[in-house]
Amino acid sequence: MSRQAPTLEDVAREAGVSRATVSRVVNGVRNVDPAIQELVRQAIERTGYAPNRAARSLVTRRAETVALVVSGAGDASDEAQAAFAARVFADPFFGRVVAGIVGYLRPRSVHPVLMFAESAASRREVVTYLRQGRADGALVVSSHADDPLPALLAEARLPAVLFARPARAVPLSYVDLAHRDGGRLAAEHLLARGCRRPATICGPLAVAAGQERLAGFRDTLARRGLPCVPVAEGGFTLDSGLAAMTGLLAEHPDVDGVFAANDLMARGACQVLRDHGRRVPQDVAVVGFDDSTVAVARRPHLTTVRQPVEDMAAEMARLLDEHIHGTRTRPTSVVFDPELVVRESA
Amino acid sequence: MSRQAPTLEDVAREAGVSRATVSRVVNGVRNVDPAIQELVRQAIERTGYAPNRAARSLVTRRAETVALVVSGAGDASDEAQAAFAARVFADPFFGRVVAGIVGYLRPRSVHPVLMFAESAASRREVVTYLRQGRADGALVVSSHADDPLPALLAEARLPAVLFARPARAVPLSYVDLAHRDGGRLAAEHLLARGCRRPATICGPLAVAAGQERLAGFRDTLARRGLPCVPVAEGGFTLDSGLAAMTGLLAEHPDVDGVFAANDLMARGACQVLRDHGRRVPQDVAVVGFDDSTVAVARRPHLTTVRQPVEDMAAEMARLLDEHIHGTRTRPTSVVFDPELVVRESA
DNA sequence: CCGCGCGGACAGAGCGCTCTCCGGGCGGGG
DNA sequence: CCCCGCCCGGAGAGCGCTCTGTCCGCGCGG
Repeated sequence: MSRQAPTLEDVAREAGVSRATVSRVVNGVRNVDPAIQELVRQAIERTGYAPNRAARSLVTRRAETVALVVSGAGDASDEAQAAFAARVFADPFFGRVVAGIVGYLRPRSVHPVLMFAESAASRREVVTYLRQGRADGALVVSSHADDPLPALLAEARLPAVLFARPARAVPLSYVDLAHRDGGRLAAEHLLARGCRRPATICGPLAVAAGQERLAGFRDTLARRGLPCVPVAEGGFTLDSGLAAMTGLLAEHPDVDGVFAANDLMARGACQVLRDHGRRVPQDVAVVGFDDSTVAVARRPHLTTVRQPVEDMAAEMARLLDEHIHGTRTRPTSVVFDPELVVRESA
Repeated sequence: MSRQAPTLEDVAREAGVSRATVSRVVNGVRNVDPAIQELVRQAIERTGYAPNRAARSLVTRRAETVALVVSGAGDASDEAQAAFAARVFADPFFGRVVAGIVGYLRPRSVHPVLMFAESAASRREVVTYLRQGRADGALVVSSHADDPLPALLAEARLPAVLFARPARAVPLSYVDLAHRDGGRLAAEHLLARGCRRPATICGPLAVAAGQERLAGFRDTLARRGLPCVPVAEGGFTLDSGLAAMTGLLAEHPDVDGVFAANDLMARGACQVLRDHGRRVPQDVAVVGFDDSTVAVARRPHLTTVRQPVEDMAAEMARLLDEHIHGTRTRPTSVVFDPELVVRESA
């Protein structure tokens, strides 16, 4: 067997037509006589032809590929980057992002290139990658508010869409959630259930989402006559939820409702509560955030504020698509509304 | 600003040399007079030149990209594929695989393209992707023993390396773990601790790893005078571990040792055990498998059989590299040894 | 009956890069 | 002193594809 892949030329010869004609039927462009079309199709079948992407990209100036960048704000070594990758993947949230993106991209036959940018060098590499035309644009998920990558991308005038509004304004489109409304939803639900001594395990305050959820929760309670809510800061991990709830319970044993800023921490809270002999939701109601898989992984199923991550991620991909194809030129923001999902825990 | 990216030609003109010379300094090939080298370097700086990958790939016939394929054996719709993606990412195991692969690839400036192949169409797409030269080879992680993808890849003579030995022999390199030895390690440890009534929560028997771990465990026990070990089959998920342990306890309340075929199920076992008033490890010793992040996520920290997933994944990438560059032509297998990590649970 | 219009195929010019082959200049050995 | 060989830069031929401009032939209207 010839190790040399068949080219357009080969197919053309086989079919007895010109290169251009084969190209047209491959790309479904313009009118080609159905008989000839069939002829070409058979020749393609016989030769096992697969168009060379490099050659096509060279002339179309399009890679039909997007970069999926997970970035932080740090400056880690290569080794630490691998650890960063592992950490990112440990979060169920990221899986949903990928699922949403893949859900949009797959039907269009584009596959994301996975990149981690947790150092100055790797951030530069992302920019170079795009400038070399290896990907047409970037989908950026920052794990940190002051990630420098978005600014770098904007400066190089490279198409990119962010997950969450960047801390510093950057002329790039992004997709976000009305976190504040989510906090409000949780507060209202707890109040409606009759909770009088609610507390919250908030997310890291260095993250905008953490701040906003807390603010929404606190504001709503304040407006309803509860100005002082016990707050324990967590880190969006199960451990931190465990620790936060333990602390909360020690200082406020009479707490009767808890809003955790994500489901993982809510799960932790439930465990600690149960270990301390509190029934959920009878003694203490618990509301989570995200509606991730962990919400229903165990009993009690969590009442939670749903964040439509998959839809948001798909929207990112859609926006990027528009930017790449020039259908959209100005940066846009799309903000999704959270939704309360009532289950067992509250 | 010109939207047109600068080309080699532009840099050459700017530096007053020929295209070939610029190419040589860019690629660090052959001796170029240091003075001219510097001249060129400055011209590159001034023009902001970034070599066009498509053009380079066209002539080098290399994409400098590898596909990271997560494949199943099913035939799912696009929508179900997204769910598949989400499920895959939920598993901490996969995060470690990615970390290992990225750890090897990053220093070489190659980034993986993420692909999910859970339907005949998407499997064909993977093959086409490679045949089009968009990626030089594939790293395949199958979630199912009789995944048809490896055979497809082998048939098309495309460079590929698998994680775990395929059910049907396929002329492809793979990386695997001596699962049987892992089972043996667990059995020996339990025995050494003085367990007389051990049981096991095995993995899905449709998966070779599940079978092997069970066989190793069972054989060792049989050889030491314990021919009948209670077995409950799980599915490598927390839930299944919960259910399996519950069943095991109902039928064999006097069990004093449990080997779970992965850490997630071991975690579930610990919970059920505790809920039933059994202390771990005093009343029942628990040994997990993998040494994933969940092993030490909570107390008691799991005694477990370590599977060096990151190293294995890195080795996959290394093997693929060799296959791509022709340094290695025949399929090889690299089997890693498991290692017992003694912590609190046994 | 001739010409014009149009559908449909073809020829050829690149896209930006790599790499082989050449040629010129310089240094050392005979 | 001359010649040979070596070192280094340049010229040019593609890599496989797309796409514009062109041409051919056929049908129809004047």
